[in-house]
Amino acid sequence: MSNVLTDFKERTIEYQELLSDFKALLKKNSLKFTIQREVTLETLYDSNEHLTPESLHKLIQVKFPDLKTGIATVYRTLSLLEDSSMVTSLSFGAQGKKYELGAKNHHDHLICIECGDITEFVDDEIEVRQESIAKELGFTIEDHSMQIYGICKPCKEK
Amino acid sequence: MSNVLTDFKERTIEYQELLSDFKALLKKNSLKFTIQREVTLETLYDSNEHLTPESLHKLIQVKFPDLKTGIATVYRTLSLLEDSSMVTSLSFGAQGKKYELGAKNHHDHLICIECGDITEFVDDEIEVRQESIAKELGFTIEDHSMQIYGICKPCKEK
DNA sequence: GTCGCTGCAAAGTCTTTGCAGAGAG
DNA sequence: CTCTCTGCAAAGACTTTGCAGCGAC
Repeated sequence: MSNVLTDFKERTIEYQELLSDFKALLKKNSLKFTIQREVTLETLYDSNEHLTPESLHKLIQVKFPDLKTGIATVYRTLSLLEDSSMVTSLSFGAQGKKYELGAKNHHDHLICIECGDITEFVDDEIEVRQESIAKELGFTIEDHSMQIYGICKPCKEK
Repeated sequence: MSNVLTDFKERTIEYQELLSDFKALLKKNSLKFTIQREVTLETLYDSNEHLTPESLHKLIQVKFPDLKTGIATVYRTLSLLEDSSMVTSLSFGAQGKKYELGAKNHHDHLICIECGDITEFVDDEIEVRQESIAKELGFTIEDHSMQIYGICKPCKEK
């Protein structure tokens, strides 16, 4: 497989590490490193956004029109990444899920119910409390997600 | 509409209040108080659980077989209740949503990824932190939801 | 070469909608 | 009476799956 899409000069260290992790994950499970999988990871990384499978697919089609990547592959890659905790999904009141990279850089979300925009934040105090609540109840935390819904500053000003 | 299903002697004050709120809500929007809507609210109240539209529908069919309540009506009633904040929905990694009564009795959720069981908890410290984080970012909170995923005590012991 | 991967289209889920008759107000 | 509701079935939205050829290793 060529490195056309991953010229190291144009990629951050962070992305290189992500890509290595992904390759390691694939190897570990005897899965293959395909250009579609690479492109999916890369597009998700570049977008810095919370994407639905559909919007990710559209982005990929725009960036790599020659690949004709199918949406089924995007779904399959996202499932794979989610199962290995390389991406996290957020569910909303509405239908569908949004995906983002990096369960490791943990953060929570402020979601604007007007414009749908998502702001991230982390709060150590909350993280610590969560751990102790779980402990009290004999529960072992694997993951968590917190969403605060409301109106963001720009929408209030409108 | 008869009161067959809501004999006050058999119902808690809490349920009576809920029902009044519901009736008020309907009246306010020129909607009708139908037996299907009542049964849906009542079944949700009695179950004390987090139900999917499908499981709620099944429960209703078992409790009130003569009504032949359609699942479409359950969906419609749940949307109505959710829009008016009388019920809250939780989304999961998997498909579908679960509904529960009472946004007013706010609480968060510990969700077991083994058995799907949901334990509720409330923590004032977290609630307070959420408010101050939102304030810092110029965000007005309307609602929030927090889910902690992991393995519950019974599942660990198995 | 082998065996997993891909795109496509078909099949599955879950949810919403159109409609004609039923029923609340 | 009027106008909303309901059940049904059909349509929609989103996601998964089967398959035959393709491509990574």
